[in-house]
Amino acid sequence: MLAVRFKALADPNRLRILSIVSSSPEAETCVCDLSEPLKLGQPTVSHHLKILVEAGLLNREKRGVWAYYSLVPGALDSLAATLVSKG
Amino acid sequence: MLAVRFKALADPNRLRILSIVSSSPEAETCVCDLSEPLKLGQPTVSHHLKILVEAGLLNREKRGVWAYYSLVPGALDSLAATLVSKG
DNA sequence: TGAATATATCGACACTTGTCAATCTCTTAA
DNA sequence: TTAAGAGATTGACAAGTGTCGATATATTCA
Repeated sequence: MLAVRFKALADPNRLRILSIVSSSPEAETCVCDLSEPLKLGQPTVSHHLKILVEAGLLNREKRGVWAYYSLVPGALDSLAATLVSKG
Repeated sequence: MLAVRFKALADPNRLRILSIVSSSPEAETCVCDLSEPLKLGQPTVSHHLKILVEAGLLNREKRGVWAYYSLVPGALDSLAATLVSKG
């Protein structure tokens, strides 16, 4: 549902996660890179990441012990397109 | 704040309000036009409209006894632009 | 195998949100 | 001035959300 994706964006910390992920080298980030700049505990960061993944905005790839998150290509653009078409 | 605007979009009924408003003749709607299609009580519709107005997405204009709501020109587009620039 | 480490999940808590019924406010008409 | 009607506000309540501490899972290394 469309509202689910907007709900995923409706939190300042999750918007910041998207910014950090997209601007990081290789455009991917692990949980450990997020906990400190967000000033949130590790379980909370995991929780936000899960919401973004389930909304189809982030990909999760596990390599070894680490989990790397990256933007789903085109996801934000298609969401933006639904906004423009409404106006 | 950016999250406030996405929060305004993070509800199915509010997305439907935007659709109805933008597609109605003159692109404006009064509360009485919304209550029935949304199957919501009048106070609930007023509540959702207030959230959309405070998010800067809808204009409210009172003419006589009725209140007419219309899209704020460019608001959805500029919000869409913030999404595209993140990717 | 066992220890160490990164991440996920669980349980709990305060806070927020969507909804409704009741009430209030404001405008028009008599 | 009073009555009627549109819409806003208030109060209440169930459901959802963000956060944390504790625990579980999974992977690497000795």
